[in-house]
Amino acid sequence: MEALLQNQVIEAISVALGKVKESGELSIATIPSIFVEPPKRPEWGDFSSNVAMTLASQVRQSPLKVAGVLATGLRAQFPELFVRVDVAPPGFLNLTLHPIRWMQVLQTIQDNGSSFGVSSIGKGKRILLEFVSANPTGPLHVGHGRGAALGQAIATLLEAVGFTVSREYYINDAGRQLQLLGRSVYARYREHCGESSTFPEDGYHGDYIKTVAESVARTHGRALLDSPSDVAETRCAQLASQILLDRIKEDLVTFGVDFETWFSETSLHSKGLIQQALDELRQKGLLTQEEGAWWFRSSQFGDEKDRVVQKQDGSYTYLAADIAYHRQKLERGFDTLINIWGADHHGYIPRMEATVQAFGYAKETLRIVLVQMVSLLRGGEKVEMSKRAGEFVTLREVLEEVGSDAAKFFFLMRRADTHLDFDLELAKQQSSDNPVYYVQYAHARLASLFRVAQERQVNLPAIQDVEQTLLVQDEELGLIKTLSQYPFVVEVSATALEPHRLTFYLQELAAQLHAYYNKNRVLPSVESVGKTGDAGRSNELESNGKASELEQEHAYECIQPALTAARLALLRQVQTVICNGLTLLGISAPEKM
RNA sequence: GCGCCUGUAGCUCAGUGGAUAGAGCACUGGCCUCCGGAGCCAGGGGCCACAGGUUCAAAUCCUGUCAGGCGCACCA
Repeated sequence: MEALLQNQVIEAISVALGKVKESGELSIATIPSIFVEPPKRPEWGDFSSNVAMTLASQVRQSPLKVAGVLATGLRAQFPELFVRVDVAPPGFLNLTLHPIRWMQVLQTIQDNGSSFGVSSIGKGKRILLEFVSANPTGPLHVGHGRGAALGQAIATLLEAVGFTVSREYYINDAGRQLQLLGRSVYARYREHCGESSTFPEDGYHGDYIKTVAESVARTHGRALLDSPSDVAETRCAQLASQILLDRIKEDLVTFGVDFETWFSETSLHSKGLIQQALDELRQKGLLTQEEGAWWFRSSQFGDEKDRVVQKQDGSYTYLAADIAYHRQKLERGFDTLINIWGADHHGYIPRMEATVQAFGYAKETLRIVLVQMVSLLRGGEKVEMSKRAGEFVTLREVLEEVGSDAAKFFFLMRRADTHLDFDLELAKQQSSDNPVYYVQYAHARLASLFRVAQERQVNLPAIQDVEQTLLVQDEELGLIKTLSQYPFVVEVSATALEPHRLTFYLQELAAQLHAYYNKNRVLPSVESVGKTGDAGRSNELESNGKASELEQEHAYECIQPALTAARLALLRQVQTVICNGLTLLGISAPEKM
């Protein structure tokens, strides 16, 4: 695989460099670290290195001269590895491998199968990933959907590169929002029972509140009317949040997003963890009392000012609960905490970073991914939403309309910190305009090819059993090189917490596949199946050199079994990588569409 | 006023300090006797917001300006 090829190239450069240093041809004091990367243009070769340019000032020679010396060394010392070593201004070293070297990529993919792309760079380090964490005061909307898709994809990616990830949902089941929910539901409940009611001014207006109130009425009859209103409201809050949380859980299951733990804010209060956390801060001298309130001295850790954690009336602020929650997370022994937050919470980051440091952990222990807003469009027209008036499109509605595969792909198509336009019509569309179908179709198309092959009694060969020298077209090498990038893409997507890199990669791979498949015949046509046999095969091997010309002119008649076999084996690996990539994103790789 | 994020093709956006900045959509014109046309090929489109700086090399890093979004509670 490429990591291997890439390392071989780096090793070769390093050897050549050492030799030049030894001979004194260039006066190199320290050998710099060497990087190679695939160049932007294929005609520049398979790998390029900027080592000559970084070395130039040190050895007081022009970059071109340095590159020239290295090129000569590489040509002489590694003739079996490189077919070409070029120097390009301003001092690039462009390296082209013998095509056959690339074939080991296909072998690696076949050997690893569904685990091609996984690695162990995470070294089993434990990560707690907290995401969604929507208040149980209403259904999930599209914004939560984006957070859910992103969190799930990040978790899967991190696991693929060797981290141990625990997914957690923090339930804000204490505090004012919940009180407000209780009052809203109680008002609707009274209405439902035919009693007078005053709906709270800043209450929740959505229709779902009525549904929840009716549900309460079904299970409790008119019993709550006998209680004092504050008791009834508290009861309503409990019942409603449970009903809504159950619904959130259902939606997440439908969406294919799962959590190991559901962490309740209430449990922080009931176990005295908030007081414990504040006591610890007090001991460290990070808590001061002023104007009757207790302040966390977060400004000592870069926050712009100190923050109140316990109010004059003795009650805790939301921050106090979050401090206790994050202390609790840290004490569970995770190496890194990752939080996925809506971008409107960004002002909160400095105080949480301060919290982590206050408890003696490095700032980098906490990583926060901000997710920007989603604008919902329908055929290019913006769908207006107002959470205040309860008019918003729920995640469930979106899933019912476009399906969870399309929803996930759209949510993961953009970098998290940019606004996302989500066009419902486009997501539903079954055409090339729709990137989800484009990628899935590539997979299904190959599955179909293999089905047809089987129907026609054409074997699906293993890569080691085919004539790999037949796969030397530019498009074939291009596909293989793209395949070889896959583990690297997975690694970067995971460590940068940026799944969109993988969606872009998959679109690119699908495009290459479609282009190749459109141009090149793989299976013999039905009529010719009977005619070609073992005789045809030996014949073909002798006239290897002319095969590509022939196949252009008489693609359907002249495709030889050895070429069919080689292409099938190649395409099998393409299918594996598409499948692996989609799976990491939580999207299905259909056999048929 | 202060802070964070974002300014790249008509639109939506990719872009790891490297060479001639890319893709999709839209637009124009082609390609199905055949493995799935849910596809492919070709074309036009750019002062990478602007101005400085660092560097052999800047869309990318730094500073400033402008524009848009968001946030600045003893709310959650």
